[in-house]
Amino acid sequence: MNLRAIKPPHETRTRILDAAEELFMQHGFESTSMRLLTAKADANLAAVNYHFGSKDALIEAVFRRRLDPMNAGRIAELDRQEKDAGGRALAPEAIIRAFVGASLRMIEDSKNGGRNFIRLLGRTYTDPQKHIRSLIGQLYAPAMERFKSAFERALPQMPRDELVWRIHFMFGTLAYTLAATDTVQLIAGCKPEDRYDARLLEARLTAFLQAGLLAPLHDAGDVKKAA
Amino acid sequence: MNLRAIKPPHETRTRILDAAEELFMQHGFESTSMRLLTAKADANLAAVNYHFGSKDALIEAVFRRRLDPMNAGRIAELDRQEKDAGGRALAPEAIIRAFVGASLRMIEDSKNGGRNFIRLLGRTYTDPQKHIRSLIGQLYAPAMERFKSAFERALPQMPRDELVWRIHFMFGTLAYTLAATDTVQLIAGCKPEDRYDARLLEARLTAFLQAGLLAPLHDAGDVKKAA
DNA sequence: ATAACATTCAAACGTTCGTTTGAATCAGGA
DNA sequence: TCCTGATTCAAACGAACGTTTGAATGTTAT
Repeated sequence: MNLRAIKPPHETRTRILDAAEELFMQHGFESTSMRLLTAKADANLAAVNYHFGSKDALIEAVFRRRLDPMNAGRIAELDRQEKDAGGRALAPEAIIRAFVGASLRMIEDSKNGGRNFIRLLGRTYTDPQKHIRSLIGQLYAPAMERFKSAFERALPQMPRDELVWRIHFMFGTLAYTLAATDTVQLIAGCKPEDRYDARLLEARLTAFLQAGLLAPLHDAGDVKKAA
Repeated sequence: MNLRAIKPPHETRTRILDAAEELFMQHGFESTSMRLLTAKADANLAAVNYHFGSKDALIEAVFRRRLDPMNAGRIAELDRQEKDAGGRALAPEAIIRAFVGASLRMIEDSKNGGRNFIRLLGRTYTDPQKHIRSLIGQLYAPAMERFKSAFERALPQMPRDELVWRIHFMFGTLAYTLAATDTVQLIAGCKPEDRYDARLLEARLTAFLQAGLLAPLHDAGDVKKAA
């Protein structure tokens, strides 16, 4: 008898990845046990070790599945726009939208899998475990390098170290905004729209980030003299 | 024989809080075992349950010890400045500095305890465990309310929902910046200054946040028509 | 049909976890 | 000094953890 017929049509590997994505987001890596995870995926307890090797390898697979295509898409989008511009430097706003848009588009995923992943990703940037942070950093490195050089060309007059920090700030704003869906309720005092309006959020985020990126240079002279 | 003489002079409670602060920052809550923690604190395994009741209660105590005075100081600073201004609305930059300064001053703590705590705090805003996030939210609520109303007075012309989001963005930028000390190295490609220069960082952060807060309003009309 | 391989399954492995226990040791006042 | 309450200590508790095992079952090609 074939019991698979009553299971979701996905392969076991995919069902495990989907369950892991949701549970890692809800409870974190450590608090998500293999027993809970495999039960949700309708798989045997040993299935994770069979298909992925270990829990850590599963974590890596969860990120690679979505992050690799997402960052490849970001780079392709930047390449396309620069080609359209005939090799001239892009406007800062266009670069920001290319970066932010890739994340926000995934939020609108109908099956909520992308939304879960984005929230998970947003908080994993600051995961306590060093090997997890370095995994994320490694997966982001190519896209990060590409965007950094795009910003450098767009803002040739900005000091390099200042630019690095402002990219850092922008990255943080995005990460936190995606990860913390409830803190905004704390500020507002009541819950906002039930569902994120991704388009409106993109407009708000882009306006904020662009202004921050192009902020007048602070007077570092004062600071250094005071020290 | 009194062995306490060779231990650090602090009370056991304080030694446990110090050890917890550092280990929670390094490894997270789940990955920090009571055995490792009590060993580092030079205390017996049962000491945490005796002095705090449970591991969760210890976590709460770690946050209350620093966060309550820090936010009280923020509110007092705002009160003082408004009194000096004769009740007139403060400049946005002054409000931002009052908020950011409290965190950055703790980074300069000589014994690194404050630095550890700030990094721990920055990542706990997005902790997967809901009861931990709500604890943080609860500890922040009074200060958050106070700053929100200060911003509302400083920017009476800004739509309330837009202001809420921009405060959210600012909060996120600060939280991420404090939590992620290594991502900036990823962007830069090499490690920046070995030690954070808190003054310089404050100048950079304030310039970025102020520009974002005061950014021109995005054209939300376009967005809503397109939807 | 049969051999070869892939996957699933129930059960158990050894380890580590947070917490509890009850006795031992400390401190300070009567 | 003795009593009382606070604190420390070694030891153990049951539960939950990630992983491994070897047999059972499923699939595919010859």
